[in-house]
Amino acid sequence: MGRPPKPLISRSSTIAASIEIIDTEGMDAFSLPRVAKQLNVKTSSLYHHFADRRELMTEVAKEIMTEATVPEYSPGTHWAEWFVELGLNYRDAILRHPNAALVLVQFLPRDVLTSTYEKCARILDDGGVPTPLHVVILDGLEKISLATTLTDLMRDPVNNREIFPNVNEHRHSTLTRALAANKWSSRELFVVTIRGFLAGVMGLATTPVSGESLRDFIGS
Amino acid sequence: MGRPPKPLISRSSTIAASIEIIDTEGMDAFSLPRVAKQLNVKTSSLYHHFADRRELMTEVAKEIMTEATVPEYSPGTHWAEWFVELGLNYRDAILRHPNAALVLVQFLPRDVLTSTYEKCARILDDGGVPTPLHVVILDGLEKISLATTLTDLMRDPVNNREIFPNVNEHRHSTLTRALAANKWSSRELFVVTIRGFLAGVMGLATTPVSGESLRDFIGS
DNA sequence: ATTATCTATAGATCTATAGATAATGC
DNA sequence: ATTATCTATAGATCTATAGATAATGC
Repeated sequence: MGRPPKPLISRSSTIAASIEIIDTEGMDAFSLPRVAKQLNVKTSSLYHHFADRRELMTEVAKEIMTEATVPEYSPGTHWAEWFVELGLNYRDAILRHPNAALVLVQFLPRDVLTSTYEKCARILDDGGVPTPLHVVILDGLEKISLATTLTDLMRDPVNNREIFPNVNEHRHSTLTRALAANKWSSRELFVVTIRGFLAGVMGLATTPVSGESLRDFIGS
Repeated sequence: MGRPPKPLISRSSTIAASIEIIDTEGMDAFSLPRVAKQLNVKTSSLYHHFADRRELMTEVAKEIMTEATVPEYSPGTHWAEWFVELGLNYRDAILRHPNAALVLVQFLPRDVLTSTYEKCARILDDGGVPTPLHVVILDGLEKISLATTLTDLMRDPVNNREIFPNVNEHRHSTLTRALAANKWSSRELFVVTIRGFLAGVMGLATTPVSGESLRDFIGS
């Protein structure tokens, strides 16, 4: 057959096909032969475009993360709301590809997010947040965004709405009451968690949380 | 050969061998043949003790999580500190087996934690935390504990200390300053995050974070 | 009779490379 | 000459089952 008049394969079409397979059939179904089949080409041809499987996975992870938009900052709003929105955007991007969440953990190059973090740090600066708190906030936001999604996934391979499963009314009476009193969905819990976290960290700047100092506690 | 005088294999020894392999050689090295080799038995014999690979993975995940101790509550201390300690225990348990973190996400049955959550809810009750906040707190703590560890792992396959990698002094000047001003290690950041989160969520009970109501924001 | 091992094996993959072939674009 | 595909294939796994065998414990 030889070289075709128009290329059959591109990096971007391969990445897109990979994501489609992962989304619809799950990670277990993903393999280079499967991607090749999707594109109607032979497996070995993919090696012309990607050094190896790992390189493709990395591109998949990058693509998913760059689907999240970094919101514009509109002056006048509280910086914390900008962070809530950013967190929601990442959450949504990950939830669009639930089966790929583990790919992110394994293959996303950490520095993909660096320029976003730079922007975040500037917004904190402009908002008057003390510099020593910046890393706590950026780090915490990243953790909460990723984790929220992962725990949502653990809960719900497909569609289980329960926050905690198998709670027995009698053996877990306090927890049962707590669940009954909860007013928030997963998405709302996410917002509450981020807001709570931001408010609490800001509080640290002024009031220590308890009598003992943080470093004392940690040292123990 | 036939049946041996003393059994060569037990569920617990198989689980322990699995964890050892995962810890020392990573998940890629893990397979039933590899576990069998570790135990000096044949692969097929393992199927006498576990229905399939998945069942073994689930037991591995359970074992790792039950290695975390749930602290005793000593009256007189603030409930928040009990939660910080609980979170640290989970963090430590997961970090003892970094290569297995993804196993937890994939295979840990959610209800393994239910009785711990019941205990948590009681401590919140006794501490006078309003019932509607219980789920937010339990859910948030779980997320932050798991995520912290996963992001620590993403950062540091082996020993990289940097919180954010590849930060360029010129292109990321604000972030560079933020990193310089950060006083906390990963472990300390974890504690600060949990404390901040708890303080902030408690604040929600009394003061709304910003002018608009939470539900309004979420609805948008 | 049941249990816990083994031998043997089916069957299904996967990753990656070497070398042939034909179209492109300079 | 270079590029983008294909054919063919090495080589390494893995998961899981069927059936043989010998010790156990009732």
